[in-house]
Amino acid sequence: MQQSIRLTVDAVVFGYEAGSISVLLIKRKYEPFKGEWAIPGGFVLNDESLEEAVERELKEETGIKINYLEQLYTFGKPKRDPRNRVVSVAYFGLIKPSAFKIFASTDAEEVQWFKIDELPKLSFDHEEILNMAITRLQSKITYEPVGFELLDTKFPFSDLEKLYTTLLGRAIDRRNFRKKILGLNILDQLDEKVSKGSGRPANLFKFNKKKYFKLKDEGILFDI
Amino acid sequence: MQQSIRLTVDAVVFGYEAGSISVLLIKRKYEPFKGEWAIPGGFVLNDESLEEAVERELKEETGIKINYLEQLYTFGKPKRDPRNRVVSVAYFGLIKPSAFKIFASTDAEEVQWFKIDELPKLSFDHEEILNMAITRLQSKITYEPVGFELLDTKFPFSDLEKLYTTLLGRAIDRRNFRKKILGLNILDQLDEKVSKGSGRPANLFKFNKKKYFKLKDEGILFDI
DNA sequence: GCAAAAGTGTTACAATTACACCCATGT
DNA sequence: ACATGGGTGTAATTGTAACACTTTTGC
Repeated sequence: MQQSIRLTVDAVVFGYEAGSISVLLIKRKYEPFKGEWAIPGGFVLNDESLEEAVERELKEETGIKINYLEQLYTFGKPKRDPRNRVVSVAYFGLIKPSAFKIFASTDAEEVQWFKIDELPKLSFDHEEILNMAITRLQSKITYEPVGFELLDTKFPFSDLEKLYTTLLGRAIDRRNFRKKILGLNILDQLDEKVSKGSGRPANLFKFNKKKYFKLKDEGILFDI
Repeated sequence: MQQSIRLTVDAVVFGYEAGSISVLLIKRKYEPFKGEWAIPGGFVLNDESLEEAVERELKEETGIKINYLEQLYTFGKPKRDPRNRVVSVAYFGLIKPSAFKIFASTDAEEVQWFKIDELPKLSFDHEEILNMAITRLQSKITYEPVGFELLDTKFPFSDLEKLYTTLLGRAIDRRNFRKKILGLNILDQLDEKVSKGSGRPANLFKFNKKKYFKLKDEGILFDI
């Protein structure tokens, strides 16, 4: 019997705003699961790579262009799509929500950011995919400096600290955290301050990728 | 245009014997790359899961039944197979070579263990897959006790030590290593000794999965 | 009795944790 | 002057790394 498996890519895209981690979801315009929420994604075309497919689908369905993207896992249980055999290569992306205006089109009737503790019911096995992505994000930020992908280019140190507190789900010691991160010397301190209305204005910092890669080449690892 | 992508699974299977890490390869019986060496694998059937597909292909082509198996990565560049568009979900497996007699059949003309520093030229993008698997194995043994999957059920401590020395590619301090592993209390010391011809006979140990999972549940991590 | 591998403790050093007060600004 | 968040150092504890001799067996 001729193989008749169809291949899709799906992307779990995380954003961070106002102290919460959110995921970008679409409301499906077509069957199956018409009208229900799902992770954005779609079929891979014959002549495009998997990464090209994810980027294209994200652009089409939600309007965003992703900066940080990595493969998460491939889901292939025979019955995960009720109609046909569909295998999905799931990706994991990080963006700064403030940098994009999301809008629905093609297969999406609506696009929306959902806080990860206020998720709607999801189509297919997308809840499983999302849970795996959350776990991956939580462990990833401890050994690679991916947190910066979620923050503005210039950020006060407290934003980074809050991001880690939120993602790890526990308090962290401010002094020790600051000592550790600044001690790595992968942040540039800017001659710029920002005030949040009340309290002492905070210095702005910028993640320095060059310095980070140099450290990495020397075998010094990021580790929180 | 109708999607015409075919899906395969491939498995990088590692074994450890006589102080060397080896990989199981097959010599291809059919085109493309007929007569060349490749990672075992093949097309996923319509009604089987990806894991079932890998296990079936391994059994068919090499005769082995795998114990430890995890998904590695999905490779999907448009031209990775010169004839058709083929996307491959690669897996990563560990076995004790002594436990199986390998034999070629179906798509394989020959099966053979190759030491990872004496590899032949490989078909498709299998060299890339294999390199990723080696990297994964090296990092994996530092944070999960997968090394035991490569050793006999009962083993002298020095075997474990040699395995780590080999995999990490550097000397490790015998005393500190022993202290650390035994300190975790995930090994059972048996009332049995084994002699390697010369020198003092060694005590045999056994990995205790229950104890390990209990520790893991308590949040205590394996970490070398 | 000697060659060969197994087994074992202590000390120095590095990293991590715990912890509390002053500073700069807006109102 | 007070409320709010930003910024900072030190000491105790813990974990890691370095290091060499004794024991048990086979020949």
